Amino acid sequence: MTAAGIDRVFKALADPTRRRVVEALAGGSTVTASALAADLPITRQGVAKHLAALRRAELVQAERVGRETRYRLDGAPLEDAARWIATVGAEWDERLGALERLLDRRR
Amino acid sequence: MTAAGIDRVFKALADPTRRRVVEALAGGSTVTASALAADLPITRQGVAKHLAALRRAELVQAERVGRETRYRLDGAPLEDAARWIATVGAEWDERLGALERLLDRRR
DNA sequence: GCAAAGCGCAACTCATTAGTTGCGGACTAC
DNA sequence: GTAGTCCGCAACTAATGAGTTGCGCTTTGC
Repeated sequence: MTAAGIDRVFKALADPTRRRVVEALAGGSTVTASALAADLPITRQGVAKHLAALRRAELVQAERVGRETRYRLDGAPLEDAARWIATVGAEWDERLGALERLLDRRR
Repeated sequence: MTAAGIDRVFKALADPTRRRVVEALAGGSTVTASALAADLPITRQGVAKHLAALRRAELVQAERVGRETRYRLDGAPLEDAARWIATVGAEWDERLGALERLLDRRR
């Protein structure tokens, strides 16, 4: 993944609201911006902005169905973030070295 | 780790300059703010601010030696970030599920 | 056909943050 | 002891980002 891509992923995960959105989508279900807004202390448009940031990081995919837009998690970029952490952490500690080897095996 | 702690870690990693600093420290060596600034396109005070953010996230430790301050990486919080990614990603894909089991084994 | 639901776009405010300059204090070397 | 080196603190600017309101478009249901 490009450096700019990793940057977008980490920036996307830096916001607690966006992490909550990612957690809500982790089960594989699809959800609309309005439904998310019902569970969050911000407006639908606020949620829409966060979803746009997650889309830029390619962490969510959007699908228009009738009058609603369903968002789905794409966890693939998470692996890139995990690999960055593993690479950096491997030199610091052997625990994260095991993590790195695991990710390398799957590459 | 606390939710606020994870937030600080992800926020710390969200900046490309800070990631470069973390990478520079990954080998285990200690480094001063001035030395880092020599390799970065920003001033020493700019670097100092980034190091302060990394300290807040407990990703670096500072030690004053004479007139210089040596910074050292503490990779432990990286594992918390990796665990968040693994937990979320595990429900999305089995690859990241393996990552989660690895981290759980080490807990 | 019409009301309501759901969305997207645009403009705006407010807070945060990356980066700068300027300065003064502490340590080192000669 | 003086010059040079390193650092920390403070004030400032500029840019980014989170969140809001307002509005108009499309789709659904009756």
